[in-house]
Amino acid sequence: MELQDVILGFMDWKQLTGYELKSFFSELDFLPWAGNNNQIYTALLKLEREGLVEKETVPQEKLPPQKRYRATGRGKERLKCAVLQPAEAISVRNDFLLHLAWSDGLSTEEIERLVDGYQKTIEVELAMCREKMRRGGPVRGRSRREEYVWSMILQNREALLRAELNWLIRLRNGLANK
Amino acid sequence: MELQDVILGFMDWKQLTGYELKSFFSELDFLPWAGNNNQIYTALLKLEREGLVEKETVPQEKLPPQKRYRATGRGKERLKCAVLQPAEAISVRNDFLLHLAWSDGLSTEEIERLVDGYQKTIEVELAMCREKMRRGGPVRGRSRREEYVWSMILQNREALLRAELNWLIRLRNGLANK
DNA sequence: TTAACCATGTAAAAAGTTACATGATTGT
DNA sequence: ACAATCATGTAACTTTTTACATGGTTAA
Repeated sequence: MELQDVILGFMDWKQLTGYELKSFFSELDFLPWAGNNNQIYTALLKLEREGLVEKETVPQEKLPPQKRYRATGRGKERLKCAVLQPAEAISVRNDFLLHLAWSDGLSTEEIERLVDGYQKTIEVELAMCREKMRRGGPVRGRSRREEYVWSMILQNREALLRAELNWLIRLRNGLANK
Repeated sequence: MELQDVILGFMDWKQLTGYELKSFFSELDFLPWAGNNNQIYTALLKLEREGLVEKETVPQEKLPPQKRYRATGRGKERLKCAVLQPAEAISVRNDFLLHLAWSDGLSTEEIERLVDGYQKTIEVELAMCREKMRRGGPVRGRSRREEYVWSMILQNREALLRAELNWLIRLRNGLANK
């Protein structure tokens, strides 16, 4: 599923401007990529050219006019088609593993500092993730099922971060016994 | 930590050709990016220009000559410096969450099929990951500690995949009760 | 004879990041 | 005075993917 389909999802759910879209992307951290102007505004132009979204320009007194988009019938069709496609497996980018892989030249203290620093980083991420869950996330569901699904989406990141933290603690104990 | 440092890590550990490097990248799935010719051969040229690796060209009878590289003193310094840098938090790309996010237009059967398909995908990944752990992975450690560290690297992926699978099973149960 | 392995590289395109550019409003 | 929010976009750059290009060896 590519960026355009994600945008279509939002536009099907609610009429939005590029700016609002951007703020959803930055708040929702299961799309860490795709939060910048370049991608959003060019994708919007392309979607419009292809007739998958329609634009409504709302003039404002003192600010530049808003361009509010919503998905068209064809846009909804394309979205459903994309959603039904089989999903790819998660792909994880783990910088810490690269450091660990070549840590043989490090002293015990140096490697401990590295592990400590990374553990702190993950704990901070977990705290932020839980704070977001507590606040409930920016998206309100249209149905009971959608409400549930969005809560599970927020929990997904927590589950992975917790797994990472548990693994880290095992690593720390293992290293202490070497 | 960028690709060049990862390559330096390999070249410090062992003298290697670009081709061998490539096969390590494809076997080790904690670097899902960075397995293609373009990146590897251009990075190698750059590392050589900067004096971080040294090349030894070994002619072969019937195959093109091998170019075997190893890290230089300056290369090892740069590697250590990169390893000591603080590591970034994991970044997870989860296509399934995007499908789930916009699944409101799907029927119960359609969403079940989607979940089933993804579960199968993750189970296959887990099986492959465990098979790799059983075979021990391609890298032999230089020390007890390095041996341990590499086994933990292999376990990291298993831990995350298992967390994903557990989350999926919770999701499935939750959906059944809606 | 078809595919996989060995071995090197280059070209072109797609995806993603960072910075630039404008400019009013509101809060500290 | 400075930063943040609202609101649009473009330019330059880096990273990553896919395909092209060559050509011998080995095993099914």
